[in-house]
Amino acid sequence: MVQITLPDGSSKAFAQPVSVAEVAASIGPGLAKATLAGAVDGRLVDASHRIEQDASLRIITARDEEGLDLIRHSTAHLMAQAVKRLFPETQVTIGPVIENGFYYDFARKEPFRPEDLESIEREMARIVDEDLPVSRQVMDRDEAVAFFQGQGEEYKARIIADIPAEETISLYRQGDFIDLCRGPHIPSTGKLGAFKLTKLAGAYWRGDARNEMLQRIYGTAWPDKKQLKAFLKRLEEAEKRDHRRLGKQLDLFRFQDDAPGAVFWLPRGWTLFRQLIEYMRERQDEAGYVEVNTPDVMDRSLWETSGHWQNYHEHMFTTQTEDERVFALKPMNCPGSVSVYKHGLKSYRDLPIRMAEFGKVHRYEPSGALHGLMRVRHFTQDDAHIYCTEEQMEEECRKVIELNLSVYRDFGFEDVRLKFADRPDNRIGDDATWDKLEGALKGAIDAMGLEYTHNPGEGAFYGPKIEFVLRDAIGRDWQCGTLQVDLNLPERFDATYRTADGGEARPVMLHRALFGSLERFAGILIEHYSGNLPLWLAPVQVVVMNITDAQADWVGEVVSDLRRRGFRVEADLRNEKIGYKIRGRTLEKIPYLLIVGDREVEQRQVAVRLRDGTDIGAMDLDALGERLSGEVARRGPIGDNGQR
RNA sequence: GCCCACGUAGCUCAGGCGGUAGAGCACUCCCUUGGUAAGGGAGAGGUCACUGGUUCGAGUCCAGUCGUGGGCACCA
Repeated sequence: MVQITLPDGSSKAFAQPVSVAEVAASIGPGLAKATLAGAVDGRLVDASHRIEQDASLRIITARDEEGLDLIRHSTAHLMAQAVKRLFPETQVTIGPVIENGFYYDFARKEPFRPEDLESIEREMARIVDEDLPVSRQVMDRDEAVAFFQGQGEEYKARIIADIPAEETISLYRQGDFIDLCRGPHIPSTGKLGAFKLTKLAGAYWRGDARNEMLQRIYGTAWPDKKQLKAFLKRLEEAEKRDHRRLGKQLDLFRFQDDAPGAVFWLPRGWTLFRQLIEYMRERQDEAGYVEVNTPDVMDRSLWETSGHWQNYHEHMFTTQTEDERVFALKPMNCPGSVSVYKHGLKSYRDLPIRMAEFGKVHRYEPSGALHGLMRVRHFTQDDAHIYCTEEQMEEECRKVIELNLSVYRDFGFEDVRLKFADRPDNRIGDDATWDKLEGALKGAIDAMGLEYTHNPGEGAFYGPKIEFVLRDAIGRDWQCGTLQVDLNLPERFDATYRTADGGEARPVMLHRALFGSLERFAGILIEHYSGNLPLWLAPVQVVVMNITDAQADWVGEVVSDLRRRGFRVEADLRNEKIGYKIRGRTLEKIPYLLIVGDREVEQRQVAVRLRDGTDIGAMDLDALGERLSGEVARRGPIGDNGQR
């Protein structure tokens, strides 16, 4: 007698051991058909799994999260089978589930062509039509190794060698295709169908660049065609907010072949960039920072002192002058900052010193890493270094965290996560010091009652760090800010301060950035807002347009008046119809369009239209100025109507 | 850096088997002075990424270089 308890609390008794599929069938034919697998006492198993003793059972269908993963995993197998049918000389390796889909890595001399994806998809569809049953089989280790070697599947044999001895080795067969897999899988290939192969890529065996490169095929899979279509639609939408595309469309910035990884900021983009700096300056002034500026090019010896020359030489741009001196372009601002700190004696009375710098750093990033504004070789950091005593450290950390979160909120990022990375194996400094540093960082987070995730061993060799991760409007995460404690540089540069009793001590050095890279942050903002930058950031805030030449003078007056009030305003006096001008400026995502005809001239007013098409009627310049000022001051996640 | 793909006007893109380039938008000029997402006409604009090769002849074929895209690796 086997007693099966179902999620609703009801239970069913069976005279003999019973499979998941049989239980499902006993409940109803619809469920039987939908069954993909089961969770027996919480453990995922195949639908064919026989339950020998009393257990709780949850039947997994496409509606469950596990069901979706199962579909994706089985679709990866389906693809591997299709590939083996079409290209028998290919070896299979691994094929895991990833966000929204799956991939499978293949080893094959000839690379796949993009056209091959279509034929593989067709073959996959054929196998789905064949509705091949999928069956599980357990093999002992040696037998399995011999089996895969016999099939010419060397990679599979290597994978088996890595499976811990106590784990059973299971194989899944569907028709002529047998793959090593932990499972579970769907009961037959006919359960699949809503998939699409999306991209072709190279990938190193076991993710190690020293290994040979395999060929990866990515795909997406869903319970039904409707969800597949919806996903593809979402991809398209995401593409529309790509900052590279919007950067071109809105004339914000451009790249040029002879300056790879370097941004040419156009007037409108630079206006956005300037807003970021001016805003940060304001916030830092309020928060008691001083600002400095240090050289871009400094002698090799300085980089030897900082340790960059030894450790990061291959990522640094260097220059040699006629007198044979070797200089490097700064890859980080901290050595410059410490140099400023060291200028003149410092007393404990001077601390903390919060020293900010909008420094442009230059890093020779690998060519394959470059990506629009998100990963460049030359970028500006909103960097700051805080020199303080050990006692001040926790308080200073707290202030940094507070400032960061408040700044992110102003840019419309409410969802910010903290990651705390502590001591790595390879580190400098003794454990007592690390205890103190980690304690201060964690103490600051705890004192503020914030949640954080823990990244054990992920800290820098010179100190622990906190990372700030922002979630944008479409749910993507961006790591922007960092707060790091540094034991290394004060030591290397022999930075000191005079203590109260006349002795000398080492200051603690905190590195912090909020935006990280301003270039990248600008890119994130463009995508976050889909180009519809809120009023305070919009490069051009207002365009004033006339209906006929007769209103040109009033347009001119309106423009100068609003500029006097501090807004970024342009006139559009072109000899075009008003509909044409509105369309053009709307596509430029200008927040406020002011339309001026004879009526408005007479009343000394402007007719106001928002970029989302809302017509908010005519008003005079005082009323408009007030509205604009309010919206600018509010910052934050602002919709087109100025509503939060 | 590695794998695959791509590089034609400011932008988006056409250019079957090799015969020295084409559209739409944008731009300039003319007509039009029109009230909330494209009025009409004319014109100008390209060393087809670069270098070399094959060929009587190369955007078109081949090789290399540079750049871009998607991944992988990297991201102090």
